[in-house]
Amino acid sequence: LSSQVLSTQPSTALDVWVRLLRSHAAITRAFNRDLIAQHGLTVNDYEVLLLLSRAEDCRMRRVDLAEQVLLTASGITRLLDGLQRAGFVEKGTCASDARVTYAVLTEAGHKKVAEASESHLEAVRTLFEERCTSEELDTLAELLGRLPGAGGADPEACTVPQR
Amino acid sequence: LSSQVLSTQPSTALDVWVRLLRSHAAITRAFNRDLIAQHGLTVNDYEVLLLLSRAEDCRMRRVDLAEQVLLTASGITRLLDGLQRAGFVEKGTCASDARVTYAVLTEAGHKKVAEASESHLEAVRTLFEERCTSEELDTLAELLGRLPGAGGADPEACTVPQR
DNA sequence: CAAGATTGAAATCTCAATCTTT
DNA sequence: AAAGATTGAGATTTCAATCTTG
Repeated sequence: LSSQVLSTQPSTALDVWVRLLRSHAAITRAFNRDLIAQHGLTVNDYEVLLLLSRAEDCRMRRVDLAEQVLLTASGITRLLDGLQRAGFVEKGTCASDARVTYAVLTEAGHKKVAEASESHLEAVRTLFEERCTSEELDTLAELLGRLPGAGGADPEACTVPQR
Repeated sequence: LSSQVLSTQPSTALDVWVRLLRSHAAITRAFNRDLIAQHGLTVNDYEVLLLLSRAEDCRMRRVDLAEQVLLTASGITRLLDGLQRAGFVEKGTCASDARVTYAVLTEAGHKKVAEASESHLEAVRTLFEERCTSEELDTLAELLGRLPGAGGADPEACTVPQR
């Protein structure tokens, strides 16, 4: 019925893409379950709190936060709504440009990232280091870094600064 | 304020995880936008149609489909609801076990995967092959394959069979 | 008009509960 | 009781439209 166009040889690219989809789904689901159960945070919540905790003065513009977490402008607004209601984040204004709103980590927010990091960072390390050697992880990081979405990724600074 | 627990050295594992998150978000968003604009399908819709087109008699149990795409039981029900309304999939019954329902690809469904594959498989190949050599893609596939969610992944058979 | 931020509406997915069949 | 499938309720996210400020 339909043409020969589809009879391409097994494509490694497609295989990579399917595996990326599957591993992301599986890992995200597991981490989400644990983070929500133990700390009431989603993976994205945690990621945002972690970024804030590493930022200058624990504050970031909402636009920049959105770009880092790969959420839309409205996505970040809604995520921050939740973190504000929980008391982990506050709004801050910008003196030089009244359009921009900052997201500022509160004291409670700091405590929360610290708590959550204690179990979560360990879980992340375990999951990956159980399956790959240190060299393999370097390779994986390098290759993933070439894919879209890598812009602005900060290879250093993957720790939570203490106050 | 909070302890030293968090002052761990920059972790490659965390870096890999963040990059996996970001690349997945960026690529999924791009592919979703294109697939929806051009064919009215989400990435998951397409993935399900592709699996069905490769399956024996173009039919699969809903449970198995869910496992392959990493959706919950209810997730697959709802996704298939949409594909059924669009006429790409039909329900099939099982003679030997009245509990199971099959998802069966229709003629229209077959045409749809073929159409969508024409542009989408090319897009997938381009995206990955522009950034990685063939050997690097093999490495990437192998390493991603060790992560959770790889169970049941079929390394071969990544082509669309023609009728 | 651009950029930053927000809101309403809609889509997708999960969890918990339920129903049917084994 | 366990497996397959579905439903209602809720969470997360996106798109389009809107508002404010530069």
